Amino acid sequence: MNNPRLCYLQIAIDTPLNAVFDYRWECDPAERPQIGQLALVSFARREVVGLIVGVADQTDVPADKLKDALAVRSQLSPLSAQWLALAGFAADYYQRPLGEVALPGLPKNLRVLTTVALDRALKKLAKVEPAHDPAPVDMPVLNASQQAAADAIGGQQGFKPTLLYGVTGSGKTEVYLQACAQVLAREQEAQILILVPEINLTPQLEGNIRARFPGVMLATLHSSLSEGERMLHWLAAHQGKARIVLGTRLAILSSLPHLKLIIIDEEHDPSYKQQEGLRYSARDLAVWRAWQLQIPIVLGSATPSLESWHHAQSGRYRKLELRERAVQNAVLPTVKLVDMERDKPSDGLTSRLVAAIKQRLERGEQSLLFLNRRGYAPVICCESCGWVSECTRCTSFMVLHRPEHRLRCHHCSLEMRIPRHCPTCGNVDLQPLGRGTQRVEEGLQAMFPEARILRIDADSTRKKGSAQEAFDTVHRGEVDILIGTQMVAKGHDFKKLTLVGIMNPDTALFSQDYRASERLFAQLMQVAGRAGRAGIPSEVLIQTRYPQHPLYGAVVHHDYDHFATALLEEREQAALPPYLFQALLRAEARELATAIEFLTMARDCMEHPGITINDPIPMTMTRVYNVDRAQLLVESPSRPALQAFLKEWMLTLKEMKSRVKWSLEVDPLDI
DNA sequence: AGCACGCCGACT
DNA sequence: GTCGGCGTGCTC
Repeated sequence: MNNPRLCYLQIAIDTPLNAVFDYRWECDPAERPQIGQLALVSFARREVVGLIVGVADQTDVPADKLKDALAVRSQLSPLSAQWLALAGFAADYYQRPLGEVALPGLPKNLRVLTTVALDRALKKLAKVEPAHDPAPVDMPVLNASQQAAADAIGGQQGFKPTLLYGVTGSGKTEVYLQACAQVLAREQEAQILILVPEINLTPQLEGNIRARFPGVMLATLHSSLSEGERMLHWLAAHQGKARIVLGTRLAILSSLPHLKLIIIDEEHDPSYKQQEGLRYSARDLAVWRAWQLQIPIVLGSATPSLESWHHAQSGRYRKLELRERAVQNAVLPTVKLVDMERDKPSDGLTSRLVAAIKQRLERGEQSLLFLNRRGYAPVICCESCGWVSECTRCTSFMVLHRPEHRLRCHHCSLEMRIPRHCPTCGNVDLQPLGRGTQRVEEGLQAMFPEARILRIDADSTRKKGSAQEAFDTVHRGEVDILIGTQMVAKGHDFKKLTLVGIMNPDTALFSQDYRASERLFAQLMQVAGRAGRAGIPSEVLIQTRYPQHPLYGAVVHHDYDHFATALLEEREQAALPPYLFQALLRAEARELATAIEFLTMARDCMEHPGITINDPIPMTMTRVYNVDRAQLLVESPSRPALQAFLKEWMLTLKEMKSRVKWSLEVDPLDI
């Protein structure tokens, strides 16, 4: 029986099952659903939205199992074959089913049962008549190297990644904007994707783009949008109305039918790597996307990732360099090391740093103290019996938060009152050990009672909008001394800031993680770059016990070139990434032995020529929230060999139906 | 992953 | 006698 009205939709669904599911659909043959459209189906006793990846006249699925699809979202134009190929590549590369990659990347409102949100957004967008006048306004005159870089990028055709290497403040943003202007002017419908690490840290960029391109529609895509905005912006990109899309890593999976240029700012930033669920690297996917479309891509950084640096050295990427700061008269801050062995700190501050802060106070300039540890003290201990405030659920310490009078685990958020006396011996003298931002704040306030001190960390900015408010206070000049964690290191130009003190960076020097020094360098350069933005001479003081360490030497001389090249040589000799490709199999269980047992079995369950599988080991932080975790590192000098192995390995492991919870991460950053 | 079906302990 | 623990089995 041949019913011409009947067809079978092959639908990818957000489920860990590695399969596509067929559904019956009856319609006029001329109006068959298209690949790339969304459809509502009943799946395992619930209704979900899936993605049509094929339309066929027949199916192998027995008739008694087949169901009818419930609806096709025909108002929405299909996702392009190129977008599907991107999702397909990501699914393959990260060893996940297509549905788990493609669907969570879409706005939630596209994946709900009703279409009211979609219809509303479509209606709203239909009214928007974008001016589509790509002419930029108020573009500043670039210096020679900026102009050369902008022209090289803007005038480029075809795929050849550009590493835009330029110190903080060298004006990379202006290069991006000029290159954008050229592409927008040249190509009628061109869309440009700009990725930034965290959008709330670069609010100026959005304003900048809007001001420079008043006739061009800009859409932002990041996690703090409301669902309504997310839908609207995603659709604007999908329909080609938004010519510039500015977003965080999640924007790499947005639909951009006329994509002509990709820009990745601060390409080395670890936040381009998603750390849960599908653990993709937005930077790597962006490079693939540019290759797929044969379009230019710019990777910008003052401290490029060693992966990108390696590609630049080997000639796979073109390296463009910006050597001087772009602002008139602005010079790089002077970086000095303060030897903590000679200048013994009190309250964590060496006398040299205290003197420098004092000087800034007298001149009415701002100081920034950088300490990557929030709370008052990372642990409290009993001096008589040696008890320390360990978390009962994690392999970690309970951090003292003095303002709240509580101990808190930063991993499982377990909280308790500060014990009045030692839980094991009853001693009342419990001492805070080490110091976090709260303690530094307290010490400084005692030292400089007149100074206006502001602490910015995850604790002080819990409330929505309070981070922005805090930064505004600094910008208005209402703060003399700013104390902060990671949060203050990125993005912000503090015009009156002329001193950066880095309190205790040494721990990263001797970390087991071979990426720690690369990260430390980037972080130091980045936080150092907060100073001297407005042309006032500034200095950076790094407190250290190891002033001879080559990493600090390189920071002092602002010399990433030699540092990176030396690190790369070390990596090559030690056979580490980027000369080696890795994947990590993780397992978790109530008992560590169960996890290790599973991993041992996984290690031994398959032949693996050309692939090194290490022994299972407990993770550094073994227990989190009462679950023990272990991991197995898999390595190969050949990416295709690793990929081929992983594919087969995943099939084998899934067939075992172990009760142990496990997951695979390709190209892990933290090992 | 969800979600249901299914067979054994402490409670209104 | 039920409510509910999570073992295992399936999803076109």
